[in-house]
Amino acid sequence: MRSPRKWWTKLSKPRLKVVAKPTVNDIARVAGVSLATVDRVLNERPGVRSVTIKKVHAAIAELGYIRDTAAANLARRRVYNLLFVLPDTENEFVAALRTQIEEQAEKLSNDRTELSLALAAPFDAQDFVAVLDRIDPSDTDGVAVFSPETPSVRDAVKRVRDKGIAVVTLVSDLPSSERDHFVGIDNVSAGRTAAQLMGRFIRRPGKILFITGSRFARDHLERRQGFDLVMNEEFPELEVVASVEGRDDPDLIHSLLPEVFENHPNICGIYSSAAGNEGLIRFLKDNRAAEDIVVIGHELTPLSQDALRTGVFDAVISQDSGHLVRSCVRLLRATADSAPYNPAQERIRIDIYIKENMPP
Amino acid sequence: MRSPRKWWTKLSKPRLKVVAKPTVNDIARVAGVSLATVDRVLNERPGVRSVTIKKVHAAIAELGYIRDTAAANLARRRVYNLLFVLPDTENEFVAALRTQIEEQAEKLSNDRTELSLALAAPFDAQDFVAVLDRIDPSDTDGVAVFSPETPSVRDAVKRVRDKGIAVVTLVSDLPSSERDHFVGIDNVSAGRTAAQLMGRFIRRPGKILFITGSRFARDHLERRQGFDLVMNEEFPELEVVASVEGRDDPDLIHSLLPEVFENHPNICGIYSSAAGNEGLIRFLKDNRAAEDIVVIGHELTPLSQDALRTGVFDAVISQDSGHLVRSCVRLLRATADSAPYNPAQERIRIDIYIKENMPP
DNA sequence: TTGAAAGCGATACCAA
DNA sequence: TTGGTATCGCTTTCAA
Repeated sequence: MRSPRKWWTKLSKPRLKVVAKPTVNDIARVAGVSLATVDRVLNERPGVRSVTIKKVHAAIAELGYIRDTAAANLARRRVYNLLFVLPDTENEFVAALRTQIEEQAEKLSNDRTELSLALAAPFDAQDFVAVLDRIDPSDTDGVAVFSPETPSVRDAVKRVRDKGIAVVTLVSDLPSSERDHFVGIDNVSAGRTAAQLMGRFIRRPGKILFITGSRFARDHLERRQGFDLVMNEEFPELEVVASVEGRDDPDLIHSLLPEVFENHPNICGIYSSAAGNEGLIRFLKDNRAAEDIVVIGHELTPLSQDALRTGVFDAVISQDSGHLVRSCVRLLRATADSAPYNPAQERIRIDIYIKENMPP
Repeated sequence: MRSPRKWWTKLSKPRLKVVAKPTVNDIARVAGVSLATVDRVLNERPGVRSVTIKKVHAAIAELGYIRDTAAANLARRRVYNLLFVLPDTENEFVAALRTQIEEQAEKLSNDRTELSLALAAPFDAQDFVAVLDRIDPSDTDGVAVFSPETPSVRDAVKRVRDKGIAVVTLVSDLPSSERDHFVGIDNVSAGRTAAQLMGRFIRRPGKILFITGSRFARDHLERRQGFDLVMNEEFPELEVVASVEGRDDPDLIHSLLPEVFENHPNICGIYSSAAGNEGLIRFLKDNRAAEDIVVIGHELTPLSQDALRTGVFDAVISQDSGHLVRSCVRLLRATADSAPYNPAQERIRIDIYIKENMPP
């Protein structure tokens, strides 16, 4: 039988002597200075002699002080103003993102965080630049941007950061734009994942059709890259033949497909790496010939869920829109305060959905 | 060109007249009562005339007041004492859970939340009951328990709740124990998912081996149930032959397998629904005959990741241990305060991992 | 360069 | 049944 005195373990770091956590008052007392001075040191405000700074730091170290952020924000009346910049499209994935942003805005406003939304013309780099250049550091602390990748957009992001605003890229990265973080999946791996599933699901030789959104969408490009890599390495008997540029437009995609199928009668797999699935699904439902084609799409939405349920899609690669938005918020707040964050929690997973593991 | 005045949208609910959010002081002023009385009404404390209560409620409604939890917790000096009850095993999944609990304990202790850990003998219902019965409501606000399912454990959980302590079940549910929430995946769906992948990956007829942990582990039972369902419905040519009860013990599993393979020479798939993968992996690596068997395991751990990487495993069904622990904490805190929570955020996903979408 | 004191929004104790 | 007021941990004037 266990000793009744210690059948559980307390997991927080055991404090040495004191029971209560040290506060600014304790520091002031130990360092022999006033509260105001402690605050100056804590927040690196000017006008403190270096001797005094040292004394305070010594006390902080001795006591193992950790700032109570909630109390600090209360006193400071701190409000985080965060802006999401998204393409102004109707597609379901962006719609899901917007829904998440709106829902969380509601709750977060009780948590000193105000969310705003700005839209730019889809695939229009200049419009994104215009939006980004309008951002005013006096009323925004952080920006999350989901944008096509061009040098001009990268420069605009850099300018936003130079104003002292935290920036994360969302879904599609803008490397070398000096954004603080990227919030999204590793799209090369996502493409690889799609290829592996495709290769293992397909049971007859044939050709693979690849559908993309735009040449400037870095996420789509990276997916293509990963997809081709695994296809070449592991499934050389399958050939990736055509790449339809659908601009995330269901009708465009729907209108382009017949010709593709005429030119390539032996298609046995389709990887749709972009949005606009509605056009693809409509085409597949109307074409008996398409019945035993393995189809893999991106982003779990009502439409793609239905496609999985009815067997039109075989798998969907996805990223959780709720997680994406929460992650942006946490990272922007942390960056704005130069506070630490939990990388494990912010890693966005490459979700694989088949009909049996879909959420209800 | 957009109007420079409204190129973005503020998303929080727009307040009517006031700029600042209303506080208790505003309520007191509008209702014409004191701060203390507002507090009494807000926290449903006794000793207020119903007329007064009505006045205060009217003011609250008029102003659209929302309590500032951070400030409340500060004033209240509220500390959440949460206890995790886990089986005292060495297996990697439980180890990951423990690591997560320990890591988060560190951070959460700066957030007025203290985590503790209690261990019970694995698969030993009586020991779980003993641990649960020891829990003292004066020093714990919530309990997360990962336990086998027996009537006695269910009753013990009920007793814990009757003491006014919030309870969530973790990984393996105890329905009808009146726990407040279940934190984990839908294990029937997990089994279905494994079966679908298994069926689509296998390329030759043969038999399937099912490995479980214990008859009392509800999670394993549910996985079996889901697995059989899909196998029967969609892959009748594959027969699920044997069920090895491995008690999550690598050595036991390793020692049981040779006989199974002798009795069933035509095994083409293995679904390991429990822990103890190390024994299975060792066996598979040593047996050339096992080379083209499709193997699906549970829980992404260093071992199973390695098995995916080397092709010993074809897929892993998993649940994110970090998410599990965070979810327990959020739900226990919310339940302890009878505060609302976000169901979407607490839904634990059935993660599918193949070698291409593993985290690095 | 420093300190005293008044908040931030909410709770809680003591009187009335 | 009520109200006054100190307090939580931290920030921020305003004076000294």
